[in-house]
Amino acid sequence: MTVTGQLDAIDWRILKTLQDNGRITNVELAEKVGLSPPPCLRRVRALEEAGYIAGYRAMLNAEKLGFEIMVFAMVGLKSQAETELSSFIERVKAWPLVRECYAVSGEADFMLKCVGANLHAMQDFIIKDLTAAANVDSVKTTLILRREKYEPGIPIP
Amino acid sequence: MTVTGQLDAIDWRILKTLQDNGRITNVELAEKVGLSPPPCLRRVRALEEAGYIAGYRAMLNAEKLGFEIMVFAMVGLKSQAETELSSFIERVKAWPLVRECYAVSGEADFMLKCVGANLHAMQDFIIKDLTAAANVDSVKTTLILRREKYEPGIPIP
DNA sequence: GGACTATAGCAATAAAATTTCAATAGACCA
DNA sequence: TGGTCTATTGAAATTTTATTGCTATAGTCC
Repeated sequence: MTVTGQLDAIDWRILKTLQDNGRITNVELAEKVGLSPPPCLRRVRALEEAGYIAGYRAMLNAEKLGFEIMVFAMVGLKSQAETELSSFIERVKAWPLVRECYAVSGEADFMLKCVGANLHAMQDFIIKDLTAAANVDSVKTTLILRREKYEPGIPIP
Repeated sequence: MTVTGQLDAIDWRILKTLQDNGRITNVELAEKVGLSPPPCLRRVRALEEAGYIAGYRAMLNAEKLGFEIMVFAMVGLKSQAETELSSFIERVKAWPLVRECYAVSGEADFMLKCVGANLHAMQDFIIKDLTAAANVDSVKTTLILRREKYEPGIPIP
């Protein structure tokens, strides 16, 4: 990354490579993108510090680890006032089953992706926590039957 | 991980830590989970080889990188015959804007998470590619206004 | 054309990963 | 209960990688 903050072709190759393999060694990465290791590492650090790279995560096999249920939950609130929104979001952040939450346009106010060990745990959460939460008007869930593609992130050419 | 394939408390700590920080050094990881580096690394390798860890990814800042639009698309197909399903899934895998695809229960057949540079690119994709694709009956999109929580993966206690 | 700046890469050093191997703890059986 | 076997640990040594310091170079701007 240049000092001006503009990304060049090498930066994009670095980002694409790291999005695909977050644990590649700097030596390999450097080779892939056509640099020697030191400038390559400097670019990675610069990309991290500038916030282009937000972090690194291991992708775990949910099924193998005993998390068999995933659902999308579309949530409508009774009030969309600032305070009410914030307090709902805070609650969402505290629920471990909710892995992702998006404010959306359309019929619902929020779209939640939830992961749980089994149907019982998920129903428990939806009925006792989500539906029962203050200000929640409607909850419409969509059960995920199978994951067909999973390439989270951005489509770098 | 033991030879029996059962995960013990240390394995779970390893998984949880790596899900949170996929680029932690083995030295740090070992310290966190209460092992010396060699057995810690052996466990990580075993977890990788057994498929509990599917990979590592850098999380990129989509907005900063110029990807400003995310939508959920619920897709209904005309035919759910085996062959038709497969060919739709193959098409989905080839579309770079589609980052995630799930077969779901309910009104739609698939839920797609799509990421694009701007509204125009997204509309182009939805109209010219997705809606126009063979066997696609209905497409209902939900625009993501804001991401409120993003902790992809599983809720390890 | 000369000075300046940004960035590359070599070389050296520090740190981490990885291998090897001996020791230990627990399970199982006589 | 004692002995054997197995799984796993951790210390030490080695290899590989990350990181730093510095010089060289290419491109830019007067």
